[in-house]
Amino acid sequence: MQNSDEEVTFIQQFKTRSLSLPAGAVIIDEGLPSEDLYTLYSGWAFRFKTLSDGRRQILNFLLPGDFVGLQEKMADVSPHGVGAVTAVSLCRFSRIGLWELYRNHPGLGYDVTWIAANQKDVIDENLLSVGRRNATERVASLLVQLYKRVKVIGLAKGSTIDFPINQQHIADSLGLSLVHTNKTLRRLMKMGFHEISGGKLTMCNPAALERVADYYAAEERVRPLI
Amino acid sequence: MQNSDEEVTFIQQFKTRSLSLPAGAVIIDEGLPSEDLYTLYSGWAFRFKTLSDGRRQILNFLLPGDFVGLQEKMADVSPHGVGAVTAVSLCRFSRIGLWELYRNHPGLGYDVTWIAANQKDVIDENLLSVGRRNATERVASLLVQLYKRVKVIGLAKGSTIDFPINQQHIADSLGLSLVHTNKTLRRLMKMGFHEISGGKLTMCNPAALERVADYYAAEERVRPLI
DNA sequence: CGGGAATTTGAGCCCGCTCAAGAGTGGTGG
DNA sequence: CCACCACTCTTGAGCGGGCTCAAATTCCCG
Repeated sequence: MQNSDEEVTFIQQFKTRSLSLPAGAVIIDEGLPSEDLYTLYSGWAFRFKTLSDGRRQILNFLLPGDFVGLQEKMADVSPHGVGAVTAVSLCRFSRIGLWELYRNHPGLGYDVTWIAANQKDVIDENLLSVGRRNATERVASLLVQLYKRVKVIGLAKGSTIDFPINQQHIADSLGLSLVHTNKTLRRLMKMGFHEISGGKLTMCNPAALERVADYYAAEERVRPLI
Repeated sequence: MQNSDEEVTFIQQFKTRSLSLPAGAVIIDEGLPSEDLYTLYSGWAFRFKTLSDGRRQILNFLLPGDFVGLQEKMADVSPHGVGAVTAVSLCRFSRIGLWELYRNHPGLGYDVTWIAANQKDVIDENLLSVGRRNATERVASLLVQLYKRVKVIGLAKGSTIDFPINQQHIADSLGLSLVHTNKTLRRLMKMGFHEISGGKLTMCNPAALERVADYYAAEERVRPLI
């Protein structure tokens, strides 16, 4: 999956400009038309949906390299929102641009589909968690999943990673209440599986956590760069 | 999104052959390498994942026109299985074929991404259900979603559609137990929202069910044909 | 008409929920 | 430098939605 020189050049001019937003910002509003497609360059974000009474479900977390707004590009109205966890920097692609990319650089179009399919894997795993795992298994599998994803993009320092999300984020992504999420995290921590403090997560025993989670996903694969 | 004559011709030769399988067949095995990409021509199928102790989560149902195996094409090993609900007929695309499609017919490549994004919408909605809706809301939203999807592909007869899945399928897709799924379905039926019998679903009051489900998704859109 | 699968219903329990309150932890301004 | 305030995390108590276990009943299909 090596990009050609020509492709790299094209990508450069294709990116119309970059964009920075502060922590907590709304990147894409639920139910609003959205014109733009982004790549997340740095920081953490998340996609979410809400019900009319305010219950919120986080669909998946977005890490550097992920797309923001691919689905929205395909619809008229965004079926979900995107929020920034930390301060984020994004690279904007123009609307015309995506179509041109497919036409002039089908190799890159293929890569786009590849990345989108990869994100779907993550969502599938989350759906399995929320639907069939109990609270302990859910928390364990989320920790393992995020750890592996961060590691693959080269941002892990040993067994420690930046971990900017709070317990409310975790609860909303696992379909649990805040209180029960806290109790479950605490129990796993006391059992020596992991540590969270100061915005860092340390995995003390990743293999054991994977066993707890019944999480046997294939290795995360290196993605094409766009 | 009109396909050109040339594209249509290409699609024809691109389909290497079609394939029929009986009800209950395994189309793609979980954890096995999969060589093929299919389009579902007729019948119902479903994607699923299982945990090692047998708990199963249905990720989404596949209706005629949906892709089978796009993700698998992108990975080395299929991260999920695909099963047939009814007898199904599939059109097989060869492995080389997909890459050629992107290279020679970027318009079709764009359509592939479009369809994949649409399927992701469905999964997102399911994740919202399983994570944040109670049992009644979940069942209601599944009925509404399937009804709308069938309607959009032109297979609804008035307010009645073929409904080949059983309560175990529904339970596995909603993250509920079989028993509780039955009780919930029965309650909704007694309240006059819907009827299921003889493999048919009739929506007696779709608007009311949508309200019960807190389901306000945008209209299903017509998809490009491949 | 026999038999396996799917559906239905009841009884009782437990995991995860809600409610409530306290303890850190920063950030801000006087 | 400290008082204050908002946000996050923590812990306890008690309840209830959805679970498991168990047993009919109905539905197909050969």
